[in-house]
Amino acid sequence: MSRGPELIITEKDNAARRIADILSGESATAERQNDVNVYKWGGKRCIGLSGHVVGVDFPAEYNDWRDVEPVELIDAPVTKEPTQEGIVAALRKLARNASRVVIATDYDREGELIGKEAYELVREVNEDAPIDRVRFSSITDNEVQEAFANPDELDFDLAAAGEARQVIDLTWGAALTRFLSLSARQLGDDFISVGRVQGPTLKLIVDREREIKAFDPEAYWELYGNLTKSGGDPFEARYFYLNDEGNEAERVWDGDVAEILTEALNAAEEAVVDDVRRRTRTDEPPTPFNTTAFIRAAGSLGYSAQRAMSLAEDLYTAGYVTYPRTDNTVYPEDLDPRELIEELSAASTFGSDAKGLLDADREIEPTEGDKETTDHPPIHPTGELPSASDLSEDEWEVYELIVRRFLATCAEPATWERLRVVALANGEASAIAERADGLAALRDPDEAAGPGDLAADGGLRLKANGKRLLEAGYHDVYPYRSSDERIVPDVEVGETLALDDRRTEAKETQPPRRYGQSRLIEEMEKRGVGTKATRHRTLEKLYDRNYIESDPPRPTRLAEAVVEAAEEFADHVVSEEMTAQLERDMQAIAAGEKDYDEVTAASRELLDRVFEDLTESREAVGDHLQKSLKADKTLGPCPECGADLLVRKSRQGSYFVGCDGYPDCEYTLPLPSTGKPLLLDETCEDHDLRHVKMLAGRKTFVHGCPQCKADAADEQEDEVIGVCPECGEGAASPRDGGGETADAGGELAIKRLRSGSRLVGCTRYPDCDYSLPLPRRGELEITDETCEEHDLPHLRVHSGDEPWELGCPICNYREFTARQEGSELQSVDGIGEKTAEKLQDAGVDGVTDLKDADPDELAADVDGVGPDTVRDWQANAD
DNA sequence: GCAAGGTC
Repeated sequence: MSRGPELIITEKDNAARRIADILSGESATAERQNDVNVYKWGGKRCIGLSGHVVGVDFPAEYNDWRDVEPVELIDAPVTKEPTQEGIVAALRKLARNASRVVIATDYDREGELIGKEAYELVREVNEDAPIDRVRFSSITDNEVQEAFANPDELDFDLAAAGEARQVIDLTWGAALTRFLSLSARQLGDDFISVGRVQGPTLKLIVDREREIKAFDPEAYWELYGNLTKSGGDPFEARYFYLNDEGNEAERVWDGDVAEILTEALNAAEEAVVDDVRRRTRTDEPPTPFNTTAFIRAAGSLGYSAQRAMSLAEDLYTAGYVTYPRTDNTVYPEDLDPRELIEELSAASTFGSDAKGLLDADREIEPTEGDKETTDHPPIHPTGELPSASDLSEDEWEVYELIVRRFLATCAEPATWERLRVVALANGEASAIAERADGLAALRDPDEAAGPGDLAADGGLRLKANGKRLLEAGYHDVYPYRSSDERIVPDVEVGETLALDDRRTEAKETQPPRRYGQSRLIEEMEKRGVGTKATRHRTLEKLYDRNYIESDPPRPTRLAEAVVEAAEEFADHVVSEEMTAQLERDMQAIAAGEKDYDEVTAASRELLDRVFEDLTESREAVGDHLQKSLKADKTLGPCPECGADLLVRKSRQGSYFVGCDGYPDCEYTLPLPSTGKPLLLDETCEDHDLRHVKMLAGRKTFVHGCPQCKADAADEQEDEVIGVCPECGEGAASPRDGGGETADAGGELAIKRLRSGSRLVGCTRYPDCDYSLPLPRRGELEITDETCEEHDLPHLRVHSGDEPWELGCPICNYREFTARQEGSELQSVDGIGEKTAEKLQDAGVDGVTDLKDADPDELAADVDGVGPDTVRDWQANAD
């Protein structure tokens, strides 16, 4: 029996460190082994994995897509190989002489599987050491001590449930993905994928798009007026009637009726209050953040799901917030909210709001959501306070959101007072309404829900709903939810109010809206599709695969074709039922009612049947996919040969427009060099080509019709504004290594390129490629002012409301690069805006310069910075 | 190169 150390294995480094701290009383020390932290104290070692360190795949002989029929993958063997070599090697080394092993991975199904993977790796090198499993629902002193005092065994059934999922996902995903890709001859980077999670997610988006396309708008009218109590402010009131079912309705569906009602409303100058109703409503504080709720809240601050998660992960790694991937919406018992609020109250920004919660003399009882899980707590601040300069602007905004959400969950409800006033306008209206009533009945005798009761005896009904915040409650600490009031004054029944600003608005019913990213993630969660850690990544994947574009995402033709093909032949893979079925099977395996073999065999049989139909229709499916792929790239007719103009990618990776008739027709048009082209539905009237938008993150812009852009550039003469500093008269030196000499007579001119971009460049291009960038938009004015240093005119740009001064194009470019270098420096941990400026003053232009600098020399040049700080930056810059 | 699930 080996007397070596005891080995504890966790799911991630962070958990390893905290568990080591707890069990060692903070005496553990960290050591690096194969780039992995190993925590060490007494006779113990603790190592953190990185989730799964082995992955399932097919044996190498199945790798060639062309050689292997996709159908063969269904019954192909599935192997498990290390994917994280360094961690696996470190684990083996530690396990070899361990006297005992404790698996302390997350307390959920995937954690059990990761634990089993570790178990198998340990057993490969150590057959004897006992292997225990500990489970705890949060990493705190009590829970961890308790769990380690009462070790359990690994649950192999639960792990087998996870393995069944892995194999089913792999066989369905790989076989169908290869089939679709091969049938459409898409074998490069642009293969056509499907899977258990991306399938139903894509169908959700495509189905909504179908609803939108099928939508038939209907016209209706709404009537409004402003009411005023004498001496008060006007408030808006809206006309309503009672429909056939006796319910209040605001939309008038008949134009003639709307006209008669408008006439009646316009004839009225006052309205008499008929009814006043007042009630108070409590507005409960929000529940704790799980991943989905967090993504949604960050979404309303303008962050994409992917960006929000990436920021939260940074904050987690830095120790400021808890683990961001969680389904849990109930704080664990060991969280003492009062203590955490006290810690937060030391912060400058939200500290006083936190204090406010403590001052109120009451028990603090945080809200609870519906879901309670055992792996991680809801996302909340740790109490470790960053200073604003430790974080980027975005990180800070997200951090503050998480802090304020926590504070809000500990705050009191808000109370609102609702006031509803109904007033009657134009006592004559009932007679008029009778006319309208008859008219509507005449027009639409079959309509089940007719116009009903258009006016009361006293006149047309107008209603106003006011709300006033009586107790702000949680709104004081959580400004992300609207606490706007709508003021309706106190009025009494019988009181006469002035009526003016009467108006009738013609409207149309709107198609359902596209799902936004956070809404999609909510829908996925609701349907049980994907997990807290993968839902946002699935959306990212759909973008990558050219299935969706823009935000809110809309499906491409390819996506529609993939969903159509799947619906016809493999409905299971685009239906949420596949996940539901799998979930039931996994539960049965975990409960010992079914086994792994039984479940995976049944799934393979189902996939076999799918392939029977699919193989017969291979050509038709491929054809349809190819047509859709082409439609996504088609702009319109080629002006030279009439074939389709398509977006193409050059060998260098840049996009351009080329003719489908190539090589017979060589017609091309350039596209801007920044971003990825997106074809809009809007077409150019002159050239019948779809407009192009260039997607480039924040720099996204609409390029428009590429033919128009090219024509405009051809028509525009270059405008000379000075002498080329590189090859013009009096230029200082020959060009570097070019062999050409200066003073070749080059001049600088404002040019417009066929790709739509604008620049100041040398007239000797391409012999001299000196150039300076100019903004894409706005009219350029050449002013009388001259730059003394460069002898060039100052430029002014007219775009938007206010013209702005670009100044000398050389000076402008110099400032621009300085800013770029500054922001590059700021990307290094520990360097803020001010420090970046100081470094630039000391001649450090960007991160490369910083890394090359001698720490002592640089420290001497920069105030208040020592050589060690410089070394820290250099380390951080790697 | 395929999936989905961990983690960074």
